[in-house]
Amino acid sequence: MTAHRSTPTPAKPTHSKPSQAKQPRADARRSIAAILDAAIACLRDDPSASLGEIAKAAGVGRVTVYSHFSNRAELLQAVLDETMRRSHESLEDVDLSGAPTEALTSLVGASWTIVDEFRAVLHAAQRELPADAVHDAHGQVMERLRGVVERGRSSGDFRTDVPTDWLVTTVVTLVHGAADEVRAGRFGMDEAAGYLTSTVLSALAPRSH
Amino acid sequence: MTAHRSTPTPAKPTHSKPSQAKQPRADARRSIAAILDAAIACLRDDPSASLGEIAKAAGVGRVTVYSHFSNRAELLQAVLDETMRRSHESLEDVDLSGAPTEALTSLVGASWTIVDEFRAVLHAAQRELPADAVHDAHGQVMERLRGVVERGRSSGDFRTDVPTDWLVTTVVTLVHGAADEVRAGRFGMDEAAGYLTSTVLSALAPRSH
DNA sequence: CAAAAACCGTACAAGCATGTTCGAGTTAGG
DNA sequence: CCTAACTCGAACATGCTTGTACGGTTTTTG
Repeated sequence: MTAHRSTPTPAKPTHSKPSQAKQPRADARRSIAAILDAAIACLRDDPSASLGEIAKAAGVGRVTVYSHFSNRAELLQAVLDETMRRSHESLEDVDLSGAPTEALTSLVGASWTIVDEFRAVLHAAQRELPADAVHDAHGQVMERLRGVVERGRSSGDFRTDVPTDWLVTTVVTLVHGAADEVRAGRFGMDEAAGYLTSTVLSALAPRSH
Repeated sequence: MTAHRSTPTPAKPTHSKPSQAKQPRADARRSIAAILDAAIACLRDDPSASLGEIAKAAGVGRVTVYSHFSNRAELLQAVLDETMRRSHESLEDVDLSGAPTEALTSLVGASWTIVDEFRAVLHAAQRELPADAVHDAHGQVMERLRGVVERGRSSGDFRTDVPTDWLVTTVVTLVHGAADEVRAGRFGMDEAAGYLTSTVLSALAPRSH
């Protein structure tokens, strides 16, 4: 039984504090990173990819995976955490202070690159992990979107004849659908991005009728 | 090797023609129908449900399944065909001759009941069947939707600043998303139906700006 | 440079899903 | 009623995946 790191987050060995938790060795950190990357890539293609496939894609032995993650479930949890971390990293720089329509456009545009991998991982985790862990993750990421939507409703930029939850769902659904189309090769990425923002704004616009 | 019916469609023994293809016996037809129903129900909950589960849910032995479908793939194909048949049956009565917005509303409303089972089956088949069979099915069902959308673009009821394909995708995506929400229990069925049609119409409306 | 840490491949046990075979029981239908 | 069709359960072979164990080799790191 070697060290099992269920929290691979301490990626910064910046000589911070003399905490008693010793850093794993350099090659171990490299392996973990490779496994996580490979897992995300594999699960994107096949949500039920085997540990063997992931190990091979990562360029490590299958046993090595078990030396870092005792379970498949634990690996999945780590992958979920890592994906969440990347999402936050990508989205925290987005400026949401402008007009709601601007903010929404920015947010959708920034979500664009991460939504497909996030969704694939989420989908893979959803069937093998306790539901609460998944739900926490999802809710946390959607918080910002929800804030923008609520602000737009107050300012009169977005419609109020349907609930906020519905609007949030609409945006997320459209982003997912657009990602699917691009992945299927039916639309180019830039092309779809333009259509998507335009469609989202129309869907959230107040009923002119 | 018993009779393998890859086309379970002749469900009507209406003394039609003295074709040389003899009808399977009554209990066989009953079993096939039970298996198909159970398969649809099981795959809706778990896209990778095992043959054993399906057989148990159908109330037949596992071997019986193999006496009607030589493969898992063949069963999946039959399930896909059956689901398609039901979809057509539900949609062929929808009147699309009115105004495009009316027609779209009717179509979305009628799709509502079948879309979740159809999608689950499609999703299950997508990973185990040749891509062309799946694509044919999907395209055939979307034909009517596409017609309505094109008509609405010509009449000026729907926007033309994005491609027809994109609008079709948008509608399908929103319907799927709404079905998910209902399935997850976050919205009631009637409630979601209203929000859905409202959102779809907004998304397809011409840019007033 | 040497010890500790991490790596590798192979092998093994258990579990599950897919197909197949067999023999015996049950049911439909002429 | 009697035969052919159908169903059933159990058993077996196969292959894939998970998780564990062992011994040998490479890489860090102090």
